[in-house]
Amino acid sequence: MPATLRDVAERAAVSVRTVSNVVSGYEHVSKRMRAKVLAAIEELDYRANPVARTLRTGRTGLLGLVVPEITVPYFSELARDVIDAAAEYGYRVMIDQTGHDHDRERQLLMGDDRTMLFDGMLFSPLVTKAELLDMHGSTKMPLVLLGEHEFDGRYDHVAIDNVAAAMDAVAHLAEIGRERIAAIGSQPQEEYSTPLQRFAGYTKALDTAGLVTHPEFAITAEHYSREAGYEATRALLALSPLPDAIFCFSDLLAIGAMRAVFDAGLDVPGDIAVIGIDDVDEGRFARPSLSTVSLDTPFIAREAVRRIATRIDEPETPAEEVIAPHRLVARESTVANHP
Amino acid sequence: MPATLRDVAERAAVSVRTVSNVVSGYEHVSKRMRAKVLAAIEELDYRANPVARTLRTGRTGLLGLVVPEITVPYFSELARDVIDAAAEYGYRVMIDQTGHDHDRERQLLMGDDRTMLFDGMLFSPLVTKAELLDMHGSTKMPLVLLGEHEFDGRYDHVAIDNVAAAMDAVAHLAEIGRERIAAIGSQPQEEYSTPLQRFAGYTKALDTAGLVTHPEFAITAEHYSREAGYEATRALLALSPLPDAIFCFSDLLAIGAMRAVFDAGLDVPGDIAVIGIDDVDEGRFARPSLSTVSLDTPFIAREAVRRIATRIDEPETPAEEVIAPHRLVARESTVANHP
DNA sequence: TTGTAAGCGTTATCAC
DNA sequence: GTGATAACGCTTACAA
Repeated sequence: MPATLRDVAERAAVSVRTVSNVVSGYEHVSKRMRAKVLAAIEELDYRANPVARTLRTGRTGLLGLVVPEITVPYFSELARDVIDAAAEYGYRVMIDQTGHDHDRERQLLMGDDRTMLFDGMLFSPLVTKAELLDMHGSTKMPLVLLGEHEFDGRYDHVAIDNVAAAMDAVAHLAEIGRERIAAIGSQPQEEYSTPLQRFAGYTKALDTAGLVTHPEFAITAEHYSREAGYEATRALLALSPLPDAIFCFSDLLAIGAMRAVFDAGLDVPGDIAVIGIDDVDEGRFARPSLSTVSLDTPFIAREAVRRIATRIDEPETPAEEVIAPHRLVARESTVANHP
Repeated sequence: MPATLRDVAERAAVSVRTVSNVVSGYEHVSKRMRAKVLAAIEELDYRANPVARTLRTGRTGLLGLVVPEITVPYFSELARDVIDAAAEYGYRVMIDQTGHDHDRERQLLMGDDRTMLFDGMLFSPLVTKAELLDMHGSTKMPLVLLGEHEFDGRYDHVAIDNVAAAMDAVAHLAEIGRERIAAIGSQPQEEYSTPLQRFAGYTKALDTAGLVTHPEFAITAEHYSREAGYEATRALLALSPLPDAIFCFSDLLAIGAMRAVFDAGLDVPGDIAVIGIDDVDEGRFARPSLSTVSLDTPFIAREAVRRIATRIDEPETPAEEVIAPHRLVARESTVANHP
């Protein structure tokens, strides 16, 4: 049995109030008392019970981070940054995987009893529809949306300018002289905003560059996985004429795409240039190294935690949208022998 | 303000006891009562407060998973499997990153007030020394060790046969005719058991194959990262004669190693074969695809959760060691044009 | 089968 | 500055 506040109080011959004061760093405690209490704590190896504290204060000190899959490098890197940022505000992070499961997302959003553990939630859905957000309404759980959706003013939102990011990627492909630019990553059922926005950026950039849009060059991908990128690219490689560049809506798709190009006996970027979005570590060591649009995940994490922390303290703060910076990173998969 | 059990009881005109019975699925509740309670719950949008429940029952339903870095694919894949396995036992998982920080590992192990949230801990340290474990003694926190350390009988332990895994990898290199086999991944200060065991397997396999041991072919790596693999390989490439194969103690090291070989204008596996350990997704899509020793992380996760769950329920269960299976996976990085 | 009440370990409100 | 004591919301003897 772990020692309780009571045990310590008894041992030190003081009241629980005084012990609590010492433990929680209350200012006005006499030196003598503090010393006695500290000694008793030491002797009994006392550790405060965070659950009891939570029940009393109403704060768990826990943030929920909801992502589709923790094994997707973008999300594990985001998780790392969120964990680090949260620690600075005294919060710990629980990671929930939805596994692309709508019901799971809905449950979490609507606040089942598990959700009640969190002081606030950071929600980074791959595939959440706007309607889902309506369901969150009844809950009072502070919520920050990550990298998704158009801002509708109801929730804090740390976003990426997906249209601009996609445009930068495609503009880069056009600049290096590519004319038949394919795109991988639209969703089979066109409902989610990230792929929609990235697709919009794609067509817009083609327009700007004065390039023709080939509808057959737009390939869908259900998940943003290496496998999906591979399969989508195989479909592209069956076309004639072939594309001379592929814009993938994520780095993982691009990794799979490159592999498919090589397996077909073609070269990247010689025959087909490939670019992704995310800038995950894996891309830097790929062969060829992967050109991409770098998203500033430390920034996203920092802003998200800052927003959720203030919202927890002041629930009436008006919702805000923060746009995270992005920048093109040209590597070997678009520029051969790039330094 | 969220509704409480009391509110529901009042609304349904029954006692809290009855409401609690309904909520916790107690058998003996009359149909009428149950219906009334359920209606009230619905109307008030009641959700049980897990914190209060926890304070009463002494169970948080939380497992702590301690890993060095969640962004290392092996650990994110392990985390995914642990989260899934834990869900089947009704547990949720909090991930703690130690970031290779000894103090952090010690704190977690000794049980600061944060640790007390967990019903049990799954500890997968990259770099924990045996002495650290002694410090855990005073805590009563159930603990399962993952993939590390020699079994000392004090703690449950889901391990890998590191010696055998390393031997399999090196034996494979010998079988394909390599004779100057280097190894990357010993720790600068030789204290941790995983690298020691893998190194032991390396030398043992060289012996078995009748190959000479070149001391300069054993390169240390502080972290098991792509960067460390790259740097270590650059050191190898400065030697003469060059090695004709590299055994890396992790897939990430191997990814970095392959890149370094290519940057030096050499070929994998033509000039130098490369093999890793872990079998992370990234390796399958690398170019060439990475030969490796596959560790059965779903098995590890399942066993670990099973052990911790029984230990939580029956603290006096004797500690057990489970060895997870591994198997060699030969891909293109050792066998060119492998199917 | 259901109601009453005690208590989990902490913090916070009141006195003194 | 410190000591009693009442919550926080739930589960569970013990009674009825």
